[in-house]
Amino acid sequence: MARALRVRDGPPQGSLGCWHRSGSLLRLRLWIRHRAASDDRRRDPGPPALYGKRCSLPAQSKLSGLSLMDYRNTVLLPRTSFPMRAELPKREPLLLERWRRENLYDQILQARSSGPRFILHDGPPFANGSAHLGHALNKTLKDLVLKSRNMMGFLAPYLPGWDCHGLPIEAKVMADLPPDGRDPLTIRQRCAAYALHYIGIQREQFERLGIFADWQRPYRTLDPGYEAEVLLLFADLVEKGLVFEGLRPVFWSTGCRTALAEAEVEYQPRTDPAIDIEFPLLAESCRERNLPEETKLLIWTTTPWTLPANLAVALNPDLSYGLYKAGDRHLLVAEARVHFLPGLENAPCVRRFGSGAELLGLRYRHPLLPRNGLVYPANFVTGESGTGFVHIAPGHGMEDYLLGQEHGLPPLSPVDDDGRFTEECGLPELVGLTVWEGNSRIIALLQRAGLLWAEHAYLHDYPHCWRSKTPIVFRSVRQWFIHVKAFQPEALRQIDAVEWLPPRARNRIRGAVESRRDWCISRQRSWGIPIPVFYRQDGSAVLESEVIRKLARMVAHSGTDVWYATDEETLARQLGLPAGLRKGIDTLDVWIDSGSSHAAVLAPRGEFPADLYLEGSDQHRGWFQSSLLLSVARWGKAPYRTVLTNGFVMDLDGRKLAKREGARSLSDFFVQYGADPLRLWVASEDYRNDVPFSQEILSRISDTYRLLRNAFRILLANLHDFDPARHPVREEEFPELDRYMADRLRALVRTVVEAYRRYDFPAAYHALTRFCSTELSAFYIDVLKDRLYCDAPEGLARRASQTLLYRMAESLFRLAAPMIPFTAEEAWQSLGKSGSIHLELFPPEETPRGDLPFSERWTHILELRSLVNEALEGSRRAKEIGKALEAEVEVHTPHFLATDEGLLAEVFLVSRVRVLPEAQVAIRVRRAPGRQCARCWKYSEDLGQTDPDHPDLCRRCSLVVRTTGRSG
RNA sequence: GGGCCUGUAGCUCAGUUGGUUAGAGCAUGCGCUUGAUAAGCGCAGGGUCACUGGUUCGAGCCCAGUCAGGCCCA
Repeated sequence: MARALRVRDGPPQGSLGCWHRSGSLLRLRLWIRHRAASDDRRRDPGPPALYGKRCSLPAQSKLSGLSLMDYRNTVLLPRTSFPMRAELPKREPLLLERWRRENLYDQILQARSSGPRFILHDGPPFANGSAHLGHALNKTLKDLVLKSRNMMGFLAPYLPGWDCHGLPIEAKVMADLPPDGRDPLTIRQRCAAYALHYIGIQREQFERLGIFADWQRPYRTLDPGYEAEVLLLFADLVEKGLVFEGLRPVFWSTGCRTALAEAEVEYQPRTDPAIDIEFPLLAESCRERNLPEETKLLIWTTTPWTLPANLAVALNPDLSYGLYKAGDRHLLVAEARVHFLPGLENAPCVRRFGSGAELLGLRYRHPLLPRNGLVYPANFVTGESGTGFVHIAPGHGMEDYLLGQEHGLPPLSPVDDDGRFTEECGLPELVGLTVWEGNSRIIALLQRAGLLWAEHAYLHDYPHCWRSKTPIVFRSVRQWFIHVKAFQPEALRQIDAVEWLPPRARNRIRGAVESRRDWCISRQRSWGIPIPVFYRQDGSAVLESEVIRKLARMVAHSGTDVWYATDEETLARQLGLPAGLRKGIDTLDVWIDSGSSHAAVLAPRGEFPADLYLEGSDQHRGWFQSSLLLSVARWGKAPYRTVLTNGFVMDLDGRKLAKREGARSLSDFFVQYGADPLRLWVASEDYRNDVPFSQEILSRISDTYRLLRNAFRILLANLHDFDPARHPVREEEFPELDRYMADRLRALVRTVVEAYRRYDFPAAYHALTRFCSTELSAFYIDVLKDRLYCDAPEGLARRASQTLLYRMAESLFRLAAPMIPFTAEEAWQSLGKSGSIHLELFPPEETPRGDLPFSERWTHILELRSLVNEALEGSRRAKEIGKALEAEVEVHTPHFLATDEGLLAEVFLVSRVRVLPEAQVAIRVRRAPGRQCARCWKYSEDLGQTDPDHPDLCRRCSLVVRTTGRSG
């Protein structure tokens, strides 16, 4: 509606001129010009004498031009020790030191001890390397949650954790160990020292971020108590029959010589030879099916090295196949694929098989070995790639393995720990070669046998070991597994009972759990919790829950080192086992360690299930899942009520953050910016998606930080003479401007607290900054200046404003405390508070008091204000006025009366407003009549009429100067 | 290749069940102020709502596809 208003820019031409040439303005300008030189001499060297008689000597009124300045000392200007410059890198550590000294974290818990509990369970980061921006994002988000929950009255403790075992650390340690010093105990000692070292570094960095936590007693997966709980959980799984030993394909890292979990595998581009191979059918099969002699199946593979382990071929019974003639050869391939196969693009179809089922049971000769195989049906064969026939090596692929199980084929896996062929492969010239070397040899052999149909380089994403970065080999090894399938349905049900934020996260976790295979939990490493198994002479395993529980009791005392430090005989005896057993040497997958934290940390503290888990979105398949599976397996229940996920830190182009920037140590940022701006960045970002980071973003955030800081500062500075114990004014006595702003504050409090409640930190951030810039700085404070600076110190309106400013300070500082805990604390102290702001609660959420007509009235006032500003700008541009006080504004409006003129002039920051009740809204600006008051700078026509001693003062200023002059 | 997502001013974010001319803060430009001054105030410019097509009287919003990016999987 406002947009439809007609606005007149400025007064008619010719109504101004004379004002510029006479009156005090000209003198003022002259005075300003010469002030620079005389300023220092004039300034009273002593403490500023407010309202001192000396400053308003009647004698000086004769030189009214020069006396202008003297009233400066009769004005109550803002004053504060809260510096404009933050100097956070210096100041924040001092606050940290104080918080530590005063045990603030403990004090907070103490203060909330009777409140409802809110448990955020910390996902343990790896104790490996310095913390980076990704850590800062996640930890700050957790801290925002906890600080805000604390200020809502919850008892919200934070027990941070670290994941200490596992390959990443062991790999680093091994690199520095001489080959002859690699006994398990030495490795483990080094690993423990390494983990503890980085826990120290990360803890310091997280603390420096302003994160409140029980830093002295974190949970660590290498603590004996923790390890014992993991073993107890494991014992329960064993008791339930969920743990089994199997020979089946696993992701095998040749670089680390261990099996890997799905979560430890990453996909990277790799070029492999893709080959089409002819598998000759046995003559009898050809005869049986009426196929030409020497008919061959064409199969496609990108892992030629798996061919020695080939035991079968699979086809899809629902696809159509054809017999094609190429030169003198007859080849069987899927109809859908033939046009894509080199050399077969235009091959004539000799015979068509509408259903692959017609080809089942065909027998073929292995292309390189004296061995025959059969063709089986499998629905994983598709017409999307390859030839429609898939070579099956049950020892080298999961689908192959399952098909093999179905048909009684063994998981043949003639490859050793280093990824080299063993005798079992049946091809002597391959033995000892790595599978990658084997690829080209096998291709050569096929060529020699005349069975290589085609070959080309093939670029695809291939699984690699996340640590050694070596390509994965699928290989069958005796491994321990958790029988996930047994409780998968329950896990899926539990997913539905959990709140997932954002809601799409539910799909992610469902997908991860639905596609979950049995969990390979053994690792051929030393740095971990040992799999508590013994083997008999015949190789059979002894894995008993009671034995594991006994071991757990030992471990609770001395840690899992006992497993390695105690000789087999003693260990077996201590555990009540017969002599002659050999102890296992494998360790548990570290995802068991961290996934057991609900058992090791939450349950003992009576905090199971947690209210919230909050991690990066990659943890759907990682910690969210491992925790869920282990918790459901043991207790039939999810370990969390709500799961919140954050995205990844990205650079400006929306790409994964470059290592240099992303891996930059957090300490660099602390030195350059301090913690609060970094935290403000986190608060401002929609963390549910990926989170952008760049120099520009941090620079913009620093601008916002300064905006907030200056808003805080002006609040403090205008309260310099306000004593909240003596001066407050009841809201009923507020002028209406202040009643309106009190409602605005109430609205803000509700918005921000509600945003915190929903974990919507950007909404809280934007509401807070918008309020500080637009409503507080550009409006309320600006309008208040005249009152605060020029009214009598004890004036009701002035004290009313200060009452509200004080309330605003109390509210804004607390609302900002979770985001910028250091600055909020600093401001809180400057407000005269003795206790920490972090012991406070959020301001209460109240409904606005103003009724509808009242809020509509203010909507009109603000609309008019906006129009007046436009009009003033027009006059300013026309050089008719400079500051707004030089103007008088004529307002044509149906909404206001002449009785509103004082209020409107105050709100518009002009010297005078004339209201003309008219239906059509219009604004007219002209120069204000009269002279400028030397003290408040407003123009009026009654200068000097109140007090002849002060000929340059308006009525208000005369009274103020005179009364306070007498009383002072 | 598959699953789940994301894409609105230079930056960060709003944008209700589809409904007038797509908003805010910051940044930028121009001006004012010099009593928040390494500050403050005003005004202004800035958007093909990633792209293409569809549904509809009407699409930033619904549908399909394309492109770019992310996480996870194969």
